[in-house]
Amino acid sequence: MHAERKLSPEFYIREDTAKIARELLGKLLVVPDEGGHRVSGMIVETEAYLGIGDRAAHSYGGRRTGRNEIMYGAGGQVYVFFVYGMYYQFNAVAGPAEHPHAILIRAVEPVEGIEMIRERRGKMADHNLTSGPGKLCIALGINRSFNGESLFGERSWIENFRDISKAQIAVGKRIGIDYAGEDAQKPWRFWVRGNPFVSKPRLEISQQT
DNA sequence: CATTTGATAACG
DNA sequence: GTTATCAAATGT
Repeated sequence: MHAERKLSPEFYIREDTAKIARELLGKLLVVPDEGGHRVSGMIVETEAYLGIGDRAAHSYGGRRTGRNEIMYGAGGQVYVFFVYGMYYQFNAVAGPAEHPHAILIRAVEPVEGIEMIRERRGKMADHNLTSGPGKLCIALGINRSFNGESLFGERSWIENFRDISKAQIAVGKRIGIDYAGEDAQKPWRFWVRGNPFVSKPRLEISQQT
């Protein structure tokens, strides 16, 4: 395998999780299928979850359970969990060990293996194939068994692909976390402005300075 | 806007 | 061990 384009551990093991989330835009999420063929999508939407002090994070207040244990590991691992009784969410663990931050990949734009993606998603308009965290897991064949996998292995990884200019990046509030109180207002959702694969058009928070 | 079911937390 | 509450969403 040629792994040169894979992001290095240093990319994930940094303190500024929001920055990592922003930099993941334009990168390629690759999950080979059973036959070893590349199925991939460009990341167009992410959300940062900043650990202990973030009411919306599973690790808020230092909560540590069998489910979120992975978040306490070093950055560069896959954290997959099940929600709403039917959907998976794909996250990349960020930061050093005992620093339970993670970045939720909310949407990708199909790049390779589109036929496979269409097959998995059924008859679906193209812009609906991967425009949401649950959808992209189905499309890329991600399931519970990916939890705890390394992003430097052969099951799934993220590699360099496009550069997204700062002007193309939109910032806003995270989605589906109304219970998080003030933290629900934090500008920790990032997406590529105008990209049709972003899960939902939402209000942008004008970036300070 | 109703739906869905596994994971958690709070019990006993 | 049992029970109650809730969840990083989706499809209609």
